[in-house]
Amino acid sequence: MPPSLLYVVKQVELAVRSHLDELLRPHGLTTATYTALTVLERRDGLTTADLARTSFVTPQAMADIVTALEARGHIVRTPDPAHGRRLRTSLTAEGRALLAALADEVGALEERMLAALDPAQRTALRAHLDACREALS
Amino acid sequence: MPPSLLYVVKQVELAVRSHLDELLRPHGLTTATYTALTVLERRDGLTTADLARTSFVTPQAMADIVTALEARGHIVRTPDPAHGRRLRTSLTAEGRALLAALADEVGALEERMLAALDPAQRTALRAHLDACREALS
DNA sequence: CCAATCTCAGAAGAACTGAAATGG
DNA sequence: CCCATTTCAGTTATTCTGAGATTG
Repeated sequence: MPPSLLYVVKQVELAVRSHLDELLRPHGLTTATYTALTVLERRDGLTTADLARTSFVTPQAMADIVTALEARGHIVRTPDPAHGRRLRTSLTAEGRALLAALADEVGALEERMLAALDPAQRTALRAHLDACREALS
Repeated sequence: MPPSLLYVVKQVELAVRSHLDELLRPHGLTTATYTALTVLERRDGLTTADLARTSFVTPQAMADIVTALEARGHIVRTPDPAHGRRLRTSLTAEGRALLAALADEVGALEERMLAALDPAQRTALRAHLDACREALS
């Protein structure tokens, strides 16, 4: 009996995280903080609560991550003019530079994961995973 | 710019775990303990150290999970006749019954995730994920 | 008054590092 | 002697629950 697709997804993610943690450790990042940075790279100005929802954690847990990134100068938080209470989170130049410095290593990891797949298969994999994510949200 | 496949895999896994945790909580299981049970269902007799390697955690961390499952009667540990130090881990009848009781709910979750994919696409997704897992191990 | 966000404080669960004992 | 497994002990990092303050 083959393992369920639920389990196979988990196995791939575990392997990715294992390699990613090794890759990020020398730069002082964890998978959690790195993921937050990449989300902000694509969606600037999210609040801590917004970021928490993208990662299925509580706002308090994400607040710790955001605080760490802010203390290290990778992000800044500015009041939202439209909502006095909200703090919009943005990458700093240092944060962008850090992501740029990591792009090569992370890209190499992704390429290694996909090495056995041709371009058409990679496109299909992305489409299918997007369909799964959509169906579960 | 589309998100990297590394990130998409992570997002799907986060969504799966979120739903799975909700599903398992009423049964007193976590994703970690449930995963260990499903691994043992397919590969009986693994040691704690073996199980740790399948999940990329330390032997000590897996020992806590195994202890919890043993205390609840879901597994038993028997000395390996060939290696006096090793303790082979196996599901009990209660452990198998618990997995059987969960099979419907977990199957429904997987079906929900795959709802938009036809049989050929599901086969392709599995093959591609297997290729990724293989490439990273 | 209600809903959402943010923050502070305390507590609990989970994993890790280090070390020691056992056995092939 | 070396390596793998198991176990004990202590510690660290992370997340959670709960409460209170602020704002639209």
